[in-house]
Parts: sequence; structure tokens; C-alpha cells
Amino acid sequence: MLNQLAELDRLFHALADPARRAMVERLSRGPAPVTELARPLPMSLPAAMQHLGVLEAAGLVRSEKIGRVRTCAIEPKAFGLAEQWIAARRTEWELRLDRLGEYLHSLEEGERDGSGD
Amino acid sequence: MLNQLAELDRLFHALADPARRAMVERLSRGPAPVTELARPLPMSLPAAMQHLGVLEAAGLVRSEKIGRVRTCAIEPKAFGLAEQWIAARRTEWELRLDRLGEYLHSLEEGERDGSGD
DNA sequence: GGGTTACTTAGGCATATGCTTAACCAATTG
DNA sequence: CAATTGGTTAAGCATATGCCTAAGTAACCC
Repeated sequence: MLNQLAELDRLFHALADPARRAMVERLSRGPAPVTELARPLPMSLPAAMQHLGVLEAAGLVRSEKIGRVRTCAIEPKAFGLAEQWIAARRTEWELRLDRLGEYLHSLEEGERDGSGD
Repeated sequence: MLNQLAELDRLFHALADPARRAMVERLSRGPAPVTELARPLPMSLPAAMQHLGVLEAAGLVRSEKIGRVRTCAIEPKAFGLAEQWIAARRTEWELRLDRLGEYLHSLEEGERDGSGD
């Protein structure tokens, strides 16, 4: 439970970088080796590897090395936690705004039916 | 369009910190002044203000100062972009996995109806 | 007007991040 | 087996981050 805080940290932090999101976008269309992920990025291969490490640490990507090629793939489940956190906030404020709306509505009703002005 | 990259950066980065998420969680339940947002956090008020600045820069929170009290509120629309980005990735890989499933299914069909080993 | 409250600004420090180049290792390939 | 390809490790540097304390400003309260 407490560990989920750190997990959300890693998750959102991993997605907060354009190079890493580009990797995720590429991997959403299918697995790819490290070199292919790095090629379009404006940085050296070691730099790209570090980004990949961040994505793996966040659990968003897994990889397996066969021969000298490391093939990376997306880990769909990992995105759920981030989506859930946002969705939970949304339900909170929607509930609150609903209640506020009802309250305002009840005021209007009261006004119509009670004292004028 | 290009600007959305930086916007996603700011959005995910803003959510990648437990203090900032705590503020968002509090604000999801209703508006609050700066001091109330800062009180539960294990840091000084100026530090908390910086976090608040990050949330505002990301568009997740807006605030208005009346008298000497700055009241903060959540900006529900801002979360949409983050959710949309994740949802877009999800559709990509689901589409792909569907196609893969169909392909594997067609292989099975072909095997059943064609040569037996 | 003097004290308190609520925030704001400024300066500074310690650590973390993001990148680089250089060197290294291990699997192919001619 | 030498050269190439794909990846990895190491060292180092420049900048950004996250926090602090101290000092300042502006509204409200007696």
C-alpha cells in the first residue's frame, strides 16, 4: 500500500519525458530491439539506455536479451495504476460537483417556493 | 500540436511527486487555501508553494488571491490530456494484439484444414 | 498603530538528472 | 580468427531540483 506511492512516482516520472514517451509509443505498436528504440532519438545510445532503464524500473517495459539483441516490449498492465489514480480523483470531484449542483438547485427551489427576495 | 509534448511533460512531471499528488487529492475534495494544503506535508511553507507552482504551471490547479488568502482549486479539464495519451497507447496495443490473435487463429485453422504435420 | 496571520521573495546549498565520450564485452559474419 | 554489430559499463560534467532559513509584504484584528 505504502509502496504504491513510490510506484506511482516511478510511473508518472517515467512518462514525464518525451524520449521515454516516444519509446512507449513505438513499443505500443510492437516489440523492438534497443537500437531501434534509440535511433530516432536525438541522443547517444547510452543515454537512450538510461531512459529505457527508467521505463523498466517503472514496470512499463520489459526486455529480454537473446544472443546479442535485447528485445523490448510494453507491459500493458503497468499503465492501469496511473489511469486508476486519475480516475479516482475524477470520481471524487464529480461527486462533489454533483452535490454542489443539488445544493444550488435546492436553494433555487426554496426561493421559488418560500420567501420572495 | 508540438506544444502538447511540453504540456504532457509538465502534466506527468507534476503528478510524479507524492507531495503534489497529496495536494491534488485534497483539492479533489474541494478548494483550499495554501496553508491548509501545506500543513500535512513534511516540509516548509515555501517548499510547498513551489510544488503548488508546479501544479499551476501544469494547469492542474488554479488559484485566486482574495485579501491575504490564496484559495486553490482543481482544474478537472487538465487531467484529460494525460488520460487521453494513455488511452491512445492502450488502443494501439490492443489493436495489435487483436491482429496477432487473429493471425494465430488463422494458422490454427490452416493447420486443421491443410497438411497434418 | 502594533501584533498576528498568510503568503511571498531571495539566496544558497546538497543532491539528482541527463547527457557526453571512451572503453569494454560478447555474438555474429566473412 | 579478425572485423563488425549490438549492447553495456564507467567516469565525469553541467544543469536542474528540492529543500532550507531569513527577511519582506500585505491584510486583518484589537
